[in-house]
Amino acid sequence: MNISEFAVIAGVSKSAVSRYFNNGYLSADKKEKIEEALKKTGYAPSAAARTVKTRVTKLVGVIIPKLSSESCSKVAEGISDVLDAQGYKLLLVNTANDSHKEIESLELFRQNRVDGVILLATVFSDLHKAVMKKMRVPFVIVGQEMKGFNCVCHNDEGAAFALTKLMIEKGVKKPGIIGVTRDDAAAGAARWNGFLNAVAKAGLTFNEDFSEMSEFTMDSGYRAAKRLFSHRERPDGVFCATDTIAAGAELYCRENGISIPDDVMMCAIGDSKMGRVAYPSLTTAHLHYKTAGKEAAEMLLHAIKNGDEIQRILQLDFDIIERDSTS
Amino acid sequence: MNISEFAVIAGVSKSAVSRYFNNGYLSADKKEKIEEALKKTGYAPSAAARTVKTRVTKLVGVIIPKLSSESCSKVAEGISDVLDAQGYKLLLVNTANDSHKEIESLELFRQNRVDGVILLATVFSDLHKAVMKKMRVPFVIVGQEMKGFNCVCHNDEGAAFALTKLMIEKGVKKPGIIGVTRDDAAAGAARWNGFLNAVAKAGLTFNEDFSEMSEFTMDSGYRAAKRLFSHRERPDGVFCATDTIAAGAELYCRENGISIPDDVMMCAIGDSKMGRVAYPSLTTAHLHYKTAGKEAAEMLLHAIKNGDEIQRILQLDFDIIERDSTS
DNA sequence: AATAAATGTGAAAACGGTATCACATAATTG
DNA sequence: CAATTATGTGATACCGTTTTCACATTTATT
Repeated sequence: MNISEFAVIAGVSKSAVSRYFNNGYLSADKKEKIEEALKKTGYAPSAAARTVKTRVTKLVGVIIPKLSSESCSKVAEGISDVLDAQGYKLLLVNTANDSHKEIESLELFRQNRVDGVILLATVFSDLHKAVMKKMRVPFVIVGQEMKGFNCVCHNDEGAAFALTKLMIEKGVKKPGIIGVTRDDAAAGAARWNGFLNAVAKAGLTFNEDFSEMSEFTMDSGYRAAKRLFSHRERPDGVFCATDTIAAGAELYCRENGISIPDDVMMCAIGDSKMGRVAYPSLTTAHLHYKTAGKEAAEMLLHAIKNGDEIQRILQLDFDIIERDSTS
Repeated sequence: MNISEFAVIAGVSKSAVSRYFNNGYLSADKKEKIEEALKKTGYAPSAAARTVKTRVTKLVGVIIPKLSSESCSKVAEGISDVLDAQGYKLLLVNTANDSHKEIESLELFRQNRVDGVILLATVFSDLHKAVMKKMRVPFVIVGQEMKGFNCVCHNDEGAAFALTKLMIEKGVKKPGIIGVTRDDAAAGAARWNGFLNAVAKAGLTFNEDFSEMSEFTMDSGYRAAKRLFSHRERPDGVFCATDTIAAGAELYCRENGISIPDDVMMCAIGDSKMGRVAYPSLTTAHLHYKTAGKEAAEMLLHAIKNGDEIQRILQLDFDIIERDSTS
């Protein structure tokens, strides 16, 4: 059913119907007629047709690498909260870190005339940037800093530094790390830097044997711990890039009689639920994921409304949560 | 820029441009011209305008109660995986279990002419059903059974029954439960029933003192455990409605010298990451959340394609994962 | 070579709304 | 009371696409 058919049924002109849905001038008489017909027919105006004429979509595209991850889903929730409180709709795509799919999604967003785009920590290629520049809508990137774009990010380096410093103050002399690829600007590069800086600043030398690479899973963390503790000399404190990795590492230690924190201290970043129930409970850095999502959405809305070209960067704080894994 | 302007720039007719994007007859010559102009201008056709004419949106509405929950986000990921592999877009709304917001979202979906809707376990009112019936698109409900609608659900009752039976077989004589409100058909009512049936079938009598209500959080689980263990007589085995609740309960036990599984066994449903790292590691039932999402999406696509009216119900299996909390 | 079939083409009419316009009536002002 | 302003009204052009149509070419078939 379209507006003309409906207007006939309601016994008014289509102009009147249009006005009814757009708060224009309308007599009480017609308003009533329309409401009655609405109940009878269940007519709902087509958003697409409205968009063609008005050019407004109230649509925001959101690209998420992995919806099922605790951190991503929190950010997504934050985004959703503020966006749909403001009447914006979310076109969401879960890209599984597939670069090709990300580009495709941007193309999709363009066709759908989204008012803006929010991107969660992805690995950016030049192609990404080119496509993004071509789209004439505001962008906000969550989780990493990038020149020329609005960003909301965490203080990854600071958190890694603080945690490592904490362990050293607690007596760690041979600090180790289970990190992730530096291709990941935030969880990788920044956290590595924070760790290494803290070690250097404390005047300790870093033993290459005390570092391992891991994926973002518990199993991978478990295996990395296995490799880490297979050398003759062992670290007495391990910083892990993420809680999940640390959980895997703790599991390995528990199964192999390595006592935490007595033989080795352990800490990580993320403050996932796991960290609290793990045994021993995990010292971690809380990053404000949901807040990041909210702030990103606010930033985007601001850019949409004011159409400004200036780039904004917001770095969120972290909180260190000391638990049993660092005694 | 619209198709007419672009056609002029490319030096072809607008019909040709339209054909280019829709695989119609088109000479190589014009195809080339268009591709060239495309590179230059970055023109992208308007999805809204296309929709007005063709009436196809390739849009699916998804209502999620709590994106940041582990189970919901897994379901959402499953949905997203199959839907966008088929070229469907996701209009997602996080309703925070706000009934009013759910109705509003359905209205939104109608205006946007979504091809179908997937709903995650919400508490359904008559208003919900009325609005849903009015929409002439297929629905799939995930997480609970409801008459007249396609459903993908878990065997909540079976899982609760199996876990309780397991504890009893391991020697539990005084089974207890920390459950959630029966308003929640799946996590509430069904799991209560499974527990109670298993107790009855084993010929045990259920002591009212051994049951507590909890919210879906760790803290609430912690407090429920506190109440549960404050009575003179204590249960020697506790079934928790969710892993999160169990994690809170385990925490309480650990802090108060109640040994698991020696003093009391514990188990729950969900197989969250937490359960594996908790101490002692938690016996749990794995529900196939991601699969549920995928199946729901498949079911929806099927209904969209075949326009069938028959109602389908798919109940997914569960797997019992025995860990240390039941020794 | 004549005909039939396949392929390619642009003009123009939809699609379902909104915005502008010219105009009518009612309420307010000087 | 006339002049102004506020309020309400329906016809109509327009938004950016696709689709149909009538027609023009080329290729394949007799």
